[in-house]
Amino acid sequence: MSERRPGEIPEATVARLAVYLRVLTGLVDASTVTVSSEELATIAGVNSAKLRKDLSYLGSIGTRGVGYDVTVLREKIASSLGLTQRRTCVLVGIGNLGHALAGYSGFSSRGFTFVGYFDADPARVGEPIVDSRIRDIAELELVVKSHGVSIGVIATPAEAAQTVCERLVDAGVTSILNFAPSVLTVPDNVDVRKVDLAAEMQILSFHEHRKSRGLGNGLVESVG
Amino acid sequence: MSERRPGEIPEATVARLAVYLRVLTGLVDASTVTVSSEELATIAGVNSAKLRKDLSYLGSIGTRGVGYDVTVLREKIASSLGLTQRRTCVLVGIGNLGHALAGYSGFSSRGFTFVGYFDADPARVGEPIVDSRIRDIAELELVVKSHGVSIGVIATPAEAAQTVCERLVDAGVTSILNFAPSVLTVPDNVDVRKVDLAAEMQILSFHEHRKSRGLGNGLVESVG
DNA sequence: TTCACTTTGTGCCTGCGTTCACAAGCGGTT
DNA sequence: AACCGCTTGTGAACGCAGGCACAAAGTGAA
Ligand SMILES: NC(=O)c1ccc[n+]([C@@H]2O[C@H](COP(=O)([O-])OP(=O)(O)OC[C@H]3O[C@@H](n4cnc5c(N)ncnc54)[C@H](O)[C@@H]3O)[C@@H](O)[C@H]2O)c1
Ligand SMILES: NC(=O)c1ccc[n+]([C@@H]2O[C@H](COP(=O)([O-])OP(=O)(O)OC[C@H]3O[C@@H](n4cnc5c(N)ncnc54)[C@H](O)[C@@H]3O)[C@@H](O)[C@H]2O)c1
Repeated sequence: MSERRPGEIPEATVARLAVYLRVLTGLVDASTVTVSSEELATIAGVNSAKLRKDLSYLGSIGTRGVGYDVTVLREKIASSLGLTQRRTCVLVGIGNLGHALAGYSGFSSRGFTFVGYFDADPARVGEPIVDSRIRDIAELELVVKSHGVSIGVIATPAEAAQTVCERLVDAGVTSILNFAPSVLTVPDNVDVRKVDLAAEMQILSFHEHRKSRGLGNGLVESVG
Repeated sequence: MSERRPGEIPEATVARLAVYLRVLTGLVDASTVTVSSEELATIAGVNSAKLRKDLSYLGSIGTRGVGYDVTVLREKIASSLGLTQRRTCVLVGIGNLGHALAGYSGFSSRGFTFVGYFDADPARVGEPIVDSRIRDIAELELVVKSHGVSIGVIATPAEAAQTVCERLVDAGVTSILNFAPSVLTVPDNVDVRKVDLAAEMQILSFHEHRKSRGLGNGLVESVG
């Protein structure tokens, strides 16, 4: 019951693999050949035992007494994350944030290709963006189906997010990255990740509050 | 040893409180008076038992047989997150992403006031932004100290992030939100949260990969 | 081959987070 | 006042994640 099937990688590990991948790419650029778990862990800001356990889910990649071959490890992580094939994506809601995302080169360099930028505002449709033009949201299904798009990014206002999400899912998208502050309801086979910036700020606010409460005295605020 | 001091709220709970707060604000706007844990949990997309346990860390707020008073609960969560006082913030790196963040009204409406927008590029300094102007990074310490800034947001390229971070910390900032894909090293008393969009995409990619592997047959890829 | 040294891969323990399930408590009704 | 139905707050059980510590496995030298 506690056995983990080979190929089963814990969610927390997957999130860190992306970090290791970035660090390793930096090491490749610096022509580093091998790296120990201790070194890699320090750069990535994690515990070395945790790093080794993370990597062990990908198989036995390291060499005892030596460390990991940087190139081999990088390839192994990339393939585990499914990054050996480029992923096609669409971006919906080309406002303030959408423009910033569209202009970000980091997605393309990491294997993500945006094949369509959509907006509902007629005033925006047709406007040039990157090496393309903003399309009418009406064309969404067509583009998604013809390109076999797998990831949809939502950067519309919260009110529109659920509707856009449903159109994406109906068209065949099975992964969604949501920037709108709203909870999306999706079928089981669809993955959603949200980026909630206001929530991030509020979490920081909580810790600020906590720190400042501790300064004056040793007491905690009592209810009443 | 397993007792949790009153006022001690688990990290996972804090993250969800921000979500509940947003939902509750929506309910207040819709003039809803009371809400049960079941209803609130459904809207927030979580399990109702988890929601009740989360709220129980704030004290006994609900009324058995009835539910929670929407206004009271909202206030209680806001105060727990330290949102009764406005938090002053600075934004460093006014490029692509920085402009989007600066133009976002959601921060101000949730209690965060940006008192300075900084960039190192002389060509950008002086440019109007929101109701202010982009300042030279040289003025960072002055502004942080004079306003008692508590949260610093970094939207510079990765190479500059650690340096900017150190300047923020030295000036007195104790919470940092980092958009650059880099690991920041900070003293113990400083909190860092990172928003790694490329990593989010890669996590989705992993799940896409996983789903497509499962389609063809029941086997898992074996290590060659 | 044997030995000394290095670093991986992992068994085991501990602690956090999630979920179930139910006693306790409250409002409304008779 | 006594009862009923509803909902909260939480004890207890469970599963996931983190980290220590060490045996296993490799390299290189003698
Ligand atoms: N800008 C930020 O820094 C920031 C930060 C945090 C969260 N967000 C969230 O991200 C989302 C976008 O923010 P923004 O600042 O870019 O807003 P925005 O208003 O500038 O842009 C939203 C865009 O979505 C388009 N749109 C509206 N309904 C649509 C629909 N049904 N289909 C397609 N497009 C539609 C609008 O025409 C507009 O161009 C919002 O939900 C916001 O809360 C933004
Ligand atoms: N744009 C996006 O959608 C996006 C997405 C994911 C991650 N990011 C990350 O966010 C960061 C910013 O992205 P961007 O697209 O806005 O880049 P950008 O190049 O458009 O902007 C970076 C800005 O930082 C300024 N800067 C550089 N060094 C500085 C310093 N030492 N002090 C102050 N300012 C300095 C530059 O002058 C520039 O204006 C990058 O690290 C990027 O990887 C951006």
